[in-house]
Amino acid sequence: MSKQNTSSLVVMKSTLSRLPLYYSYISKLESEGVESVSSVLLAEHLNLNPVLVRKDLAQVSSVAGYPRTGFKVKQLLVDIDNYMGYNKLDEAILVGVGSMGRILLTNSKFAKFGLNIVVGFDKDPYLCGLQLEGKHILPMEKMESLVQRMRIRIGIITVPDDQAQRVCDQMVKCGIKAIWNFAFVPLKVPEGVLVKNENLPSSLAVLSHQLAKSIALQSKQ
Amino acid sequence: MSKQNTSSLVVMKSTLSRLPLYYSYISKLESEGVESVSSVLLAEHLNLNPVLVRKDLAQVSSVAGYPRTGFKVKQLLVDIDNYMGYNKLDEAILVGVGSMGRILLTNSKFAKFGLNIVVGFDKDPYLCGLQLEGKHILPMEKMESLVQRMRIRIGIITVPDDQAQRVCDQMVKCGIKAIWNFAFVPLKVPEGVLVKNENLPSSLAVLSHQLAKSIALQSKQ
DNA sequence: ATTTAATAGATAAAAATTTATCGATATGTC
DNA sequence: GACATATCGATAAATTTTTATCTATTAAAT
Repeated sequence: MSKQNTSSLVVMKSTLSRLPLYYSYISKLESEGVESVSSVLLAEHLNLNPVLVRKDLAQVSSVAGYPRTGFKVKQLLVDIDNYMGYNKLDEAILVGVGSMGRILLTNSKFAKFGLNIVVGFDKDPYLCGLQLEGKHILPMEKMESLVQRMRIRIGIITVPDDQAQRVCDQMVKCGIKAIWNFAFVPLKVPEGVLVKNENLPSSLAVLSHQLAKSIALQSKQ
Repeated sequence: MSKQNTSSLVVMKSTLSRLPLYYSYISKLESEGVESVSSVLLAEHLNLNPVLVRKDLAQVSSVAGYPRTGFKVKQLLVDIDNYMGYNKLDEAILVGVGSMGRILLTNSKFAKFGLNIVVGFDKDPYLCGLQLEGKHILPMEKMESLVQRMRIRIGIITVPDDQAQRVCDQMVKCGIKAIWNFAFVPLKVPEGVLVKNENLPSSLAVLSHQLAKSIALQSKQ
């Protein structure tokens, strides 16, 4: 009993990171009029182990899958929605309207996944006051009042590395509880504040090392 | 013996992803004139477990760390360099010179980590022929000859989702062996070709779910 | 020279994550 | 309606990754 509880209540981080993939593919199926989808099919398309997919879906699905056919597409989308909180948009601010900041600010794809960046901040006075696809850019001084008035809890950092910690501190002071960090520096935050680092060099490292290994392997054969 | 062999020869993917972090922080220390660094110090600054750091460093370091002081900064940088292949730049092409493509193409930071994007491709004829900070943008038709002539093995995909698979196929046909995929679709590749997905929605999913959990927890207390 | 404290390194334990296996069950077919 | 088959769900095994513990070593302080 206790074992089952822990395994069913605790959510694997890795599961979470796969849910958007499922969601995206299942959405596509739905738009094509497909009614059911099996874990095997999902696994094939996403290059995953079928059992892994089944376990993930078991976590989020409100109803059991039907043997032989799989899961109802519509229901599954609703369930993933609920599970991830996609249906209630989370509002966020973004600081640093440089190239990366602009992508995030203007890319409507994130809205589909529950993130609504309401405004961008930048210290450059020439940017402030402008709009990018309807998103206002404000000076840093306005952060505190806006965050508190709108009760925003997510902050996105897309400033140069050497300014990231300062911006982070300011965010925390304003009451931000979760930070999505695109700067390549580790952030110090007090207990209770979450940080997710988006780390391009790390990804690159994994890829290029694997490539080197695979080439070494081939040349030996 | 066999146990030790497997653990010392097989590199953990998670280790690889942390090496750039170490490298970056240690570089900073070096520029400040620091001579030695301990795993404990590294762990503190990067919010990691000291033992974890020690194990990682044991993998890459050519010399043992000195008790009481740690590792020599300069030597460690050289070792990580060697280990990751940072010192021999790997050349890459990039397809899709949109907003994300431009960031990668023009951001010199990646060169520091061993990636040299030599040219960008785009199907937009108005972009072709232009340069971005010295990087040429070429039409898609030139991909094959260039990749083969320069023996390039890394391809970066920054095109819209619905074109990613087609571009991927073309890359593979040209001889690309490792693909860094920024489109939010899984890519089908033949055996022997590596893919690393850069997946912003997945990261976001983890963060926002953790936030929801942490808030639920607080409100219960 | 002796003591002290901080650290590496090795080994073991724990936790997290992925993969394999097996009986049960519903679906489609004959 | 009986049968074959593909899938699910659950349990167990394997693998990967992280954390804990203990001893030996060495630089610094006394």
